[in-house]
Amino acid sequence: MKTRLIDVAEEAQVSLTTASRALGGFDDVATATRRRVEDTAQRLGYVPNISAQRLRRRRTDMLGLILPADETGFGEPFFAEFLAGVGEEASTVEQHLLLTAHPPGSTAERETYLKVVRGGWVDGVILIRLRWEDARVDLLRGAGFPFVAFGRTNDVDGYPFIDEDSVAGLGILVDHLVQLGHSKIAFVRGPDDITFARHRLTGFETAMTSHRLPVPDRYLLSGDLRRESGAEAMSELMDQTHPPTAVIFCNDMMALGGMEEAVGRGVVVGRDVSIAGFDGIGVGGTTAPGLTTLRQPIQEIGRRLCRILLEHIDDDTRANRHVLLVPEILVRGSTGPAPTPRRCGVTRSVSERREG
Amino acid sequence: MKTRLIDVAEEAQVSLTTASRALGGFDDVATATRRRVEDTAQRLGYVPNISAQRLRRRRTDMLGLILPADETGFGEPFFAEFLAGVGEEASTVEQHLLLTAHPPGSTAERETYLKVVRGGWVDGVILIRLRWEDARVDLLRGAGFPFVAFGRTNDVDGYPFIDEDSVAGLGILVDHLVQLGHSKIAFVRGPDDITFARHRLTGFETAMTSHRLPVPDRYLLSGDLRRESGAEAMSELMDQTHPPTAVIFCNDMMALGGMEEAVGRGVVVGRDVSIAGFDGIGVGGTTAPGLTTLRQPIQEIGRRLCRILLEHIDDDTRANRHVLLVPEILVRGSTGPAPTPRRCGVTRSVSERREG
DNA sequence: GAGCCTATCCGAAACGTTTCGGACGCGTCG
DNA sequence: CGACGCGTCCGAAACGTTTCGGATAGGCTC
Repeated sequence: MKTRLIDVAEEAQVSLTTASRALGGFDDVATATRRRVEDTAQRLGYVPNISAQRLRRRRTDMLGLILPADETGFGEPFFAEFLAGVGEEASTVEQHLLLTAHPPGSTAERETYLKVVRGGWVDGVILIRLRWEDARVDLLRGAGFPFVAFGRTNDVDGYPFIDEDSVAGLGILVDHLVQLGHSKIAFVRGPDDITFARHRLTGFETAMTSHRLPVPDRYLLSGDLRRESGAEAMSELMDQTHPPTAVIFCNDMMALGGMEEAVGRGVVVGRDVSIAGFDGIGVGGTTAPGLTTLRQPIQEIGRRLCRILLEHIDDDTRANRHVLLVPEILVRGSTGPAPTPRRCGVTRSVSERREG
Repeated sequence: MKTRLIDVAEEAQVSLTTASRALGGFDDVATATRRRVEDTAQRLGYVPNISAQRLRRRRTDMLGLILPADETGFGEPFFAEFLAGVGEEASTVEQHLLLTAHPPGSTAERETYLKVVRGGWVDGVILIRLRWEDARVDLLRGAGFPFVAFGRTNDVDGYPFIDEDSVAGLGILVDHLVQLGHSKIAFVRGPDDITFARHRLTGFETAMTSHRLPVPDRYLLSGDLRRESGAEAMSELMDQTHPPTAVIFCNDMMALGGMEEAVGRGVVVGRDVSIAGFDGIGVGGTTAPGLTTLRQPIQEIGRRLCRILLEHIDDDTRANRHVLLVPEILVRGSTGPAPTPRRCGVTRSVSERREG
């Protein structure tokens, strides 16, 4: 069977207490004794039972990460990259991750949160893809349970978060397109209950008005952040009699779908139409042409959130740490000069451009 | 503070035992009593403390998944998709995942396995990317600890696994290329200690000899399975005086790197040179042209492995379940007819092909 | 030699469950 | 009427740690 501490103690001829304290590194045990205990522990292959340790210490060294599941689950590149960051940081500080996925807003999601929090499953929780009004935040904040968020709710008091400054980001992106000569710019927004989707829409509208550019209703479509939905929106835009010359998608996944749709129709992305996204997920750099996007350092954010959470667990006074990052624009082949009016429409499908 | 079972018991005027048995669904408690206990539990928001439960039940309802970490960690599409499958299945049967990543073969990896197994962290372990001689398998098998594997070692006795039939797969792929008229086919192999890399090489060699096609040494390169390494191999191949007309990569990631390299040199993939991979990761369908590959249902394998592991935990006699899947070929734009000899080399960069 | 201090050790309680082995009361049967 | 069975209930031990509050022994000071 598995070796228990008492086995080590008996073998080393000391009491249970002394064995525990010897291995725990306390200074009230003689050096010779400590060495003897350590040796036998080693020899017997002793590893403390973690459930007992946790029960007694009232600390699990586990962090909870409950993903909003769609079909793809953890497979979505955005989550995968985030996970990579959190996981890496966690493992360097001897913490572990508890992963689950549930449909956003479902009762299953709520129940998992209850279990995880009240059942002492984890010491803290990391929230991701925050909603404008987010029951998870209310629940955790109400219970006084330590958590951090990637993104924010409408009322940001009492919990630490990191978020990107979407408004600033879209300003940068619109500037870029305007400089390239675009004025007919469409925007594919995300679901209104997701905070960043709201902010990105606001950012787009603000930027457009500051350039005194109109945004006709037909240039403002809605998607659900998934790839297919981006393709549909693109299709709808291109079917219009006066299609836009540039399309900004609320996130990269939709933008990739949009590119696919355009390419499928024989349109040359970056020349006939410009496309841009938001997030900077890895695959965006590997398509042809590459996707122009606003990069947020997803992995790095994961790492930082993990660190903040741990500090927050040990010291719950540091609750109001809010970090807002300005995303960096990544200009790649998918955006280019606006086509001159007489040359518009799809003619030849020969491309001379190549991504730099 | 958190409500404990004893709080519920006192509130409901029963003993601790009865409260426990009422909530546990035993039939030796009167219906009225049971209802009373359930109600108060509900009202007090009682959730059992999981560490205590685990300690007592000697069961954690947790499965361990220790990934071979490189820089990208969980971010690698192959792992991400696999994770999605395992995670989904686990959550439908109320199991949870313990995730960590360690460099393959490192002492950190070994120590984590020891802790996880001897410290009772999880009930079973899922292994992935098996090595030809795999210390993890020896350790787990030696300890009699339940585990399943995606892939296999040289000696497959005493543990359940699912693996793809790489030899058959490469047969299919080589047939496909031969039918397209290719005879100068190169292969970029993976590290020799990884089992599937061995099998895929064997499969390639067998298929080539059965078609009586030679495989000169210069057409046999090595990579480390990562994207960049695929690009390097491709570059080396294309610099040869008599470059191959088709290149098979040991996995999709390297194939994607190879495609990038080719495209970057102005070569039209699928016309000037054919490229194929192995795995069928999602992104392979989104490049232009799409990557021809051998698809293994990664997510589905994740789900199945999870199920097998759970059965194996409850009943350790079912240890020798070996599943071998024949991968399915996904023909996309990256493979096409072999260029005719006189037309060879790179001339125009205009492409008329498009992925169907 | 009494008093005190330090270094080293240990007994027992606690963490919050589950579960074994009964106990109790009441009706039924021979 | 005693034995037995059945439906309910409960006390106490156990799971494997950590830690509080001493206990013991030896050395030092006065």
